[in-house]
Amino acid sequence: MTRRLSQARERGIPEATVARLPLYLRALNGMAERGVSTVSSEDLAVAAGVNSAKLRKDLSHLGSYGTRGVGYDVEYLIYQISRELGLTQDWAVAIIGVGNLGRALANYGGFVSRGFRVAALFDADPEVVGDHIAGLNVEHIDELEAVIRRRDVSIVVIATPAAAAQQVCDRVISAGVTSILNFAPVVLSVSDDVDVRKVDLSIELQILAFHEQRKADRMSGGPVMAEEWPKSVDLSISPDVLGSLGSVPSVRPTDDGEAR
Amino acid sequence: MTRRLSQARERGIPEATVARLPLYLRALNGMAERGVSTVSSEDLAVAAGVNSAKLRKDLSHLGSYGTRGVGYDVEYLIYQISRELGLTQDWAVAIIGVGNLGRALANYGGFVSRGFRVAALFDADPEVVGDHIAGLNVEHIDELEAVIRRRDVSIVVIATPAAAAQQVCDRVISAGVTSILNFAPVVLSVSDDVDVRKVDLSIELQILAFHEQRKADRMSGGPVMAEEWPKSVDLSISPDVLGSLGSVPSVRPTDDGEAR
DNA sequence: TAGTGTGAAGACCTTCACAGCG
DNA sequence: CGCTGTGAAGGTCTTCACACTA
Repeated sequence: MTRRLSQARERGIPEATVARLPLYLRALNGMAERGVSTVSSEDLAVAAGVNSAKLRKDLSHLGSYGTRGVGYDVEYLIYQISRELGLTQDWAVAIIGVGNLGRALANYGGFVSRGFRVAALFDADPEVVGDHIAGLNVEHIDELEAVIRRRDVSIVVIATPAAAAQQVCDRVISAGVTSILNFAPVVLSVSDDVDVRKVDLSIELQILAFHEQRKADRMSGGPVMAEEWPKSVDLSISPDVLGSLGSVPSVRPTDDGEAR
Repeated sequence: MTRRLSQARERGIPEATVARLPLYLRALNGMAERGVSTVSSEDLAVAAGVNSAKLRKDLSHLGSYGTRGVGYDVEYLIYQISRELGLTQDWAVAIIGVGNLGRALANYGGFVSRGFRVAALFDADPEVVGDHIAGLNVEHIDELEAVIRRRDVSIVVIATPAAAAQQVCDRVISAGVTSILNFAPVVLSVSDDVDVRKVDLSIELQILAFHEQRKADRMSGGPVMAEEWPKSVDLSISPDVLGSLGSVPSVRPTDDGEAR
């Protein structure tokens, strides 16, 4: 049995599983607060919004922490998941770009709790540098490398305008950071020892719009399977197609939805 | 060939493809702005940060819009993708919860462009109701259903504290909304004709922390495959394990990282 | 000839269903 | 008995590699 456990933890928890562990953790914390001490995969799955077989398989990647016929011990699971996610240490986070979004993030409560600590704020605008936000001084971006090293920042949140993001990204990487959460609407190019995760408002909205449109089609149009496009079978783009494109309030202009 | 095209568009573009279309669109818009009129799958793939075979397969789900030996016409592809995503109409979006985050979102530029229009802001706090943000009046949450119907809102952004999110969610659904972008750190439970997408800060950070920890282990510990847990092989949680848990600055307290 | 569109192979993920254990 | 842990089956997504064509 020890055999199987070490095998399980050995190398590599599937990425899909890693992405769900925080959900389980949150659900478990809620239960712990409500005084629940034991939970079945079924109940925990419901609380986390997943299928219970999936939950069991996910947990089995961490080890065999349940008790057959009983369920999982809430506190113990919390500890194991926290440990696996690296939340038993705390991580110094820097936020770069203190515009609307950066400010909101700095003040965001759920940040500070749970193993993350905002350790530095940066901006390029002399107007903002020196401001006091969420108990922190906004530093000038020139200090980036020095401060990151000094305060041992290991995770950086990029909340700059799109145009600045790649440059900022390169600089934090050269300062030794390998984990980046990017709010700017650009694809950052990095070498593959660097982890980038991206949060992108307009992409999420566009995905919703796609499905919303589908639903609308299904209602009115029914399964009509309407004609393909405005008939211009060859590639030449007839002026009126582009015209109709232009007349839509903003199909193309300024994608650079600034992240600040 | 027309046969194949209609088949392709017929039912269902894979979800993974839908999630990437906005990326392609953004890359294409950048190119169009720079005056590029034609692009190969290879170049577009690089710009969007994906593999070119994947890009071609993705685009093939929309139809056969490329020219062999040449590439894709930038403007035409922009039109087709915009159309597929439903961006040739514009969508009225409401933001609920005008705290830090809600404010930042309301002021977020990339929102307004590109087919989305913030049509209403709501909050429960009488203190904020009546405020003027980004050219909009903040309405009281009591007006929710009426205003949503009146202004034909079809996408709702929830930026309330966690505790309020489910209730708000139920109300917007009862008002006929079926597309929700949720920033509150809770799993919303909805019937499956409703699309919910979720943006969750602390989950993203936790995923980064996981990988960061792995990288750190690999460095120092090397491939040591250290001993499992603090030796307590049975489920009984030895007091010192819990003790060490408690001593960590915040492994558990207040997960309710309020979204405002 | 350069580059798309796509079968086929394979990696990854989910779900089922049940053996096996506490 | 009840519930976990997991083989096996079935999906979905990615990637390769090349036939095909403008």
